[in-house]
Amino acid sequence: MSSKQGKRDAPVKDSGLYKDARDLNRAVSELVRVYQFRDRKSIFYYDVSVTQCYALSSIITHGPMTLNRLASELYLDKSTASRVVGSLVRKGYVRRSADPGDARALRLEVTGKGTGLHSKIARDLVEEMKNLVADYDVDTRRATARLISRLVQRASERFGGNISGEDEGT
Amino acid sequence: MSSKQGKRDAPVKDSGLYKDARDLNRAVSELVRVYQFRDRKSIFYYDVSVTQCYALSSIITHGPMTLNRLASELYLDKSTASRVVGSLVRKGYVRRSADPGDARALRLEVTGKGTGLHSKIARDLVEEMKNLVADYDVDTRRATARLISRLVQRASERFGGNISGEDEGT
DNA sequence: TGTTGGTAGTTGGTAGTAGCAACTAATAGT
DNA sequence: ACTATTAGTTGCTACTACCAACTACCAACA
Repeated sequence: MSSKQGKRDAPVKDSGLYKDARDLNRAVSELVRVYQFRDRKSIFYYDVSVTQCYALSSIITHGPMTLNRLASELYLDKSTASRVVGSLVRKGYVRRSADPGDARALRLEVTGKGTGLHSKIARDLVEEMKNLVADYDVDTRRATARLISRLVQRASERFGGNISGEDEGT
Repeated sequence: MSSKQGKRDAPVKDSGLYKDARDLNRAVSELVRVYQFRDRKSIFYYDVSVTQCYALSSIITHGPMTLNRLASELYLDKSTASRVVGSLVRKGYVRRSADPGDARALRLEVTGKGTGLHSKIARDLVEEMKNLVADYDVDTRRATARLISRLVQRASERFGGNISGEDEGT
């Protein structure tokens, strides 16, 4: 990427910013739509719903955690998280035990079965993504991932991150 | 995901692609989550749900359309689309009339009220996005939008685009 | 010790999302 | 006219997601 700083002093009305924000908003909206759809198709194929899969993924990525932590991780209300976990427990993908340090809290752990299912799904999704970007050149691939991650970072700081209590101000 | 990879059975030319695809997949997943959350918060504030807003947006962007077309545009089953439109009609944001050319088909049109609501919501969302990317430099902003659009384009061609036929114009 | 305030998680209630299948009505093909 | 197809609706089921009310536990302190 060329990194020029030429346009530093923006005019009073930043019409460029507005337009960029609008384009970005539209692009992200569409991405959300099409990816939700893809996820529904790919994941429902297996034994779990999209949200359930995200929950599984989150617990695997971050290790055993409490329910509130999971809810915050998924930007969900704890009641919703509770039900999602309920489904996963019923299906045998997650184990719900008492936290050793705090009898109120849960320790959510993915079972072996859960890990297995998740790797199968993840393999599928990554495979799909591979097909999608196979003929991007390497720089474009990396740049896309980097920019999206950056946007996620910002977005979660701005209007996510902290649903119930937890605050990790960097 | 899998803790160790890049072992003997992975083709050499593939290993970078695999990693990129995995990163991209994760980034997109997170973007989807955080944006769904943002949308729920921002849009529910008004009188419509997220999907209802997308439907409104789609009809505004593409002009009056049939229900099947809308369903395809939103990657939804026609039954779901039918109910979403039902809500919008009930609330007075969309008008459902018979298609002049085909008495089976509907002509879905956004009412003035609908247009008004949509511009208010869109203004909010774009404003939010502006805050998010205001201190990106211009190149980064544009590059992000461009890369995401490109990804959407690909994705919708690959696993979305035409649920019921390619669009043949009006 | 017992009360009180706060936190973790569950459950009830309501509304919306979403797909499949079965249905009606109109259209097109023969 | 008869049939197959297409557009859209409705019944059904399950899940998502919120708020609010609830139980259970923890911590502090009087």
